[in-house]
Amino acid sequence: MDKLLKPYNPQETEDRVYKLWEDSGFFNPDICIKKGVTSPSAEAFSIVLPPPNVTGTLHIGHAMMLVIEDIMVRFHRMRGYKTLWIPGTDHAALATQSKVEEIMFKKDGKTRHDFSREDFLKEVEKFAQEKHDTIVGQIKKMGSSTDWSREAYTLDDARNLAVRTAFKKMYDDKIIYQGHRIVNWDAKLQTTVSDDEIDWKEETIPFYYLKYGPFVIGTSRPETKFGDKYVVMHPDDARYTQHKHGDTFELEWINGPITATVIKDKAVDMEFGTGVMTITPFHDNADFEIAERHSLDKEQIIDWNGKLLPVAGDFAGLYIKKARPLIVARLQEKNLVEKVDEKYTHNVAINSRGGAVIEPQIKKQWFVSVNKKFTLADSKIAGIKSGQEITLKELMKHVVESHQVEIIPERFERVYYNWIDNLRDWCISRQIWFGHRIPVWHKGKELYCGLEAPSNADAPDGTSDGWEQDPDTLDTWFSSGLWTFSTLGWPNETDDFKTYHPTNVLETGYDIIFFWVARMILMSGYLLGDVPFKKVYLHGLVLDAKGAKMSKSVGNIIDPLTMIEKYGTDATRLSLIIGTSPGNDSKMSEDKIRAYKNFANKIWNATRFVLTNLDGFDPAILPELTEDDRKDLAELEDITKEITEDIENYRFYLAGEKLYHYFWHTFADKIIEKNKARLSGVQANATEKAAGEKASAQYVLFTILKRSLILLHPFIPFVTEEIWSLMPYNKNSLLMVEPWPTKEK
RNA sequence: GCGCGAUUAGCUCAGUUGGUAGAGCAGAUCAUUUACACUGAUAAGGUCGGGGGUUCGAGUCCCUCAUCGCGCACCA
Repeated sequence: MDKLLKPYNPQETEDRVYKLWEDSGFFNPDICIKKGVTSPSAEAFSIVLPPPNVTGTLHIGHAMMLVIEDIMVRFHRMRGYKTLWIPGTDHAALATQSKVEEIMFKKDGKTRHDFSREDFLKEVEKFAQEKHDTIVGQIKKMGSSTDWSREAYTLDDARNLAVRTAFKKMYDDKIIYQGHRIVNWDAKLQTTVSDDEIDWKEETIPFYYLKYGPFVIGTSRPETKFGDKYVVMHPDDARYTQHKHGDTFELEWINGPITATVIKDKAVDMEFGTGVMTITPFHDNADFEIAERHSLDKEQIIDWNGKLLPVAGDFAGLYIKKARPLIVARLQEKNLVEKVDEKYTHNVAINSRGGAVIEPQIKKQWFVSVNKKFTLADSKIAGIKSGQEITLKELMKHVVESHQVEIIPERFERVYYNWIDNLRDWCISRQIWFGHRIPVWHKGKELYCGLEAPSNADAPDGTSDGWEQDPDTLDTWFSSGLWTFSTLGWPNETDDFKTYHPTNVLETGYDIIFFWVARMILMSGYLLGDVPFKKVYLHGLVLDAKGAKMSKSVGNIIDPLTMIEKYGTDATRLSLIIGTSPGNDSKMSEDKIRAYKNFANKIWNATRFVLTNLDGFDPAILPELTEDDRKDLAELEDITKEITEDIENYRFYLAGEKLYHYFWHTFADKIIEKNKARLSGVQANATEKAAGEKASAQYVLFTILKRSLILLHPFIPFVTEEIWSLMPYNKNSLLMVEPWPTKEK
């Protein structure tokens, strides 16, 4: 009780309280049942933590995610649900590997090729482990009530089994196939990346009009033109009706005479340039498709390191960037340049993980087909029958359209459909070492896909019989896509899986809807014939006070740990909830956090006042209440109902604000103030009446304080739990498992 | 090009099914041996981006324009 005499000190409270929660075991629903806190027959409420990448530390956006999820989890736990929140981390394949390579290169000037695959992976794993430990510490600092006994990692053994199982099923169904297709090639990292991993950067460069036989063609990339022997125009273009599809003609080109063929294709934009172009099918997706339609040759011009191949003649072996001005000079010498447009603005593709320019290349890769029909053997999805034929694209669209997966806010459904409609087959193989190895083995032209290697691993000599595993690893999102059920023990039919899947809510940032949300729907739909979650709650970005994106280079980062040190976790949590709404970006400032620190102290002081005025109070006796008392208590019931509904309907920002306002400006400013006189007995003349007034005042204040602590707990768990431990008449229990004061629906 | 969002008090934002505008912060004035200065009280502050429409009634629904921001696609 002496503790209350000083201002609230989050620094000496929070770690101790978290330890108390952890030791209680109540983060684990099994223990809640065992200890009688949760009924064995209670309904389940489960969410997965979007696993943070083991590439760095948590930022303020992660902090927001943890707060929103913790509010949902604590609320449901208090309401008596069998509540499970599984934590974990993501190996983030390419992001982590490129980070380690970057550090290695800066430190020792080494690349991964200076190591064996095994030794390099040891380095990456060491790095990942360090980051993992930091991240876990940060998650705890935020007060997250995650069940650590079930912690998972996207690259651990259990998840690897899930990945191999998923891959094999898709392979057997021919949903996964190997094909020569245009991929996004990063010559620096020597790997493919998916369409979603690309950033587009605007660039202004010259645009050249080149004489190509009787035509003039436009190009911004003269260095790719060596092998261009097809000239393409729109079949309806009146300017070129004298040229027929299939006509051939001789022309003088960069390195001498060549024979060109006329191709008519509707993909050509008549309005752009001269309406005529040559194509480079090996290094451009649109050109590739034209070549496919007309069965044209495809020749590689640029090699895997970004250098020109022998087809470039004198320019062979040069990096394209160096070659470009030289080639332009050659073209000018040969009088092949009709004109140059100096300022042409276009977008360049950049790998978002590492920054190198993407060169489209044709490469044999593993793909997930989104348009191939397969039979969904066992469907739990309404509107799709077991045994029905369907494509992944249709499946992904159906569950959202039929609202079996509901997205909050709703407008993101359109964003989701837009992405689905543009979706192409998903390139899942990566030429990097860190990640899940593809469970396919090669022996000459033979191919084997299985959960284990085809060779007898127990053979006495221990040697393989010529089978070699595919060297590639999987896109990190392949394993993330399984997260809602791989964390529950799938492919084993565990109790956890039966109890907690599908999960109730997926809470994540809207920037990750394609990478992750869509892939989870894909994987769950295909492998389980079910949805991975019933609701998707999308939060926005956390921007700085001026509305700018936080970034290290700009130096406007607000680090959650620093804020926690200065103002406490509760204050940081409230500032991340109030004034933010789903799907919208929000602004964060230190002032805002400071304001909520004051709120924590306000609760502390109000408690001090109430508890120091409880002499002679017996909570078991219901005193005679005045009409005013009854009004105050009725208002408490109203606010309880409102807060409950707000949380149920994902309006956390409203609930937080209402509680803040109610506690401070109704309870503290009005109700406490008007009861002060009654407590000291100055209002009544008769002693007997004074005693009655005092008992009523005590009852009202104690009741409201106690209830407020319960309602506030999901938002600011530390200060409320700490005060709860100081409250008389309710020893032996933690606030985190105190029943929520409304009836189950 | 296709799509989405925002525009409400000086600043940041609420306003959940249409019923004569609401909070925090900042600023103003006052209070001070108070549970709490990490305080309280009071007052001030808005033609809800412009225009049009539906309606008895619009910040809220519809159309249109403007400005800012974002996503997707991407053409040689």
